[in-house]
Amino acid sequence: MAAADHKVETTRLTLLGSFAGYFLRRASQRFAAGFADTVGPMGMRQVLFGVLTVIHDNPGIRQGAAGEALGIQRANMVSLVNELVDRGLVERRVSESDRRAFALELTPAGKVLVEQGVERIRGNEDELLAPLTPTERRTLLDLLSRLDGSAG
Amino acid sequence: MAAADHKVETTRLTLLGSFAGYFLRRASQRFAAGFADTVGPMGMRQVLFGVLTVIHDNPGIRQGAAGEALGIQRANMVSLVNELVDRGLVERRVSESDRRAFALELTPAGKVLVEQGVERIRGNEDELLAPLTPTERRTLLDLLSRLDGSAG
DNA sequence: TATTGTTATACTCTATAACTATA
DNA sequence: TATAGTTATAGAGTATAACAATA
Repeated sequence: MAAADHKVETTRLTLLGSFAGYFLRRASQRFAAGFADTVGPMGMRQVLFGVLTVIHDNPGIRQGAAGEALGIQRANMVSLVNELVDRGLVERRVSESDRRAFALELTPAGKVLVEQGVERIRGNEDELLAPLTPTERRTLLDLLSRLDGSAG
Repeated sequence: MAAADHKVETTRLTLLGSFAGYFLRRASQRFAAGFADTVGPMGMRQVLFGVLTVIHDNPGIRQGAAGEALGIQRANMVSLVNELVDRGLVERRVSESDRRAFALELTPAGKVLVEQGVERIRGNEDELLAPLTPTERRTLLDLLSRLDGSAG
């Protein structure tokens, strides 16, 4: 509160402000925090929910393929899928065509949780994307998806 | 190899594909990986380099203010600044106006490292942003910065 | 009483290497 | 021999609570 301080100016981020990586990281963190606030109470984390939705969209998908689509390494998929199976959200059965692999499917409880989670996430994203117009939001989604090599 | 598998289709990400948070997380991860590849050999990590640039842009900034600008909590700033000081990149001295606080400044070595790092990061970002036109890159940066509440 | 920096601690996410069982 | 999943482990990032010195 001392008026003796001559530094009331705003902190400058000149260098960082030119890097997409910086803004991506900050934005990602804020979306993760919002996710934790809104979907976290359901016992869901971003990664875990990601796995759930890939299974939702690709019933019977193999564990490895699910991880690959999400950029999750095989080793790290194990405990994630274990957690989902233990909670009764995912059913894991040995693949008929390849007995090394697991085919994953959502249980009814898993489907319900996905639906509820999607609702909450949409609400959260609407808040975080509030500074942008609907058109700008679509643009952002398009640009981000194209960064991934996806067609969007 | 087994042609018996009727599932050669691409994995669908219908649900995730509508969430900005998902693409932000993936993009952020890829930029972080690129950073690690190009700037990592200099012993730099994204967060550490962020601290360095804020000090670069705001010589004499207090430790707490630097952390606040970057979204880093006080408790986590300690070891980061320690690391930078130990490496001779940052000078930390007790603030004249508030003896509880530290004023941070770059050493000559710190300044050099920032310049070199910036070069490498630009190169890395150019690669990662290759799918976008220059106009689209500016648009992306603008949209992302506005998500943060910054003016851009 | 509030704030700056500190310590200790815990949890999540990601990465690597070595193992097994199937192919 | 290659692949699917597993185990163990390590590192980085972030979060909270309690503390000391100073305001």
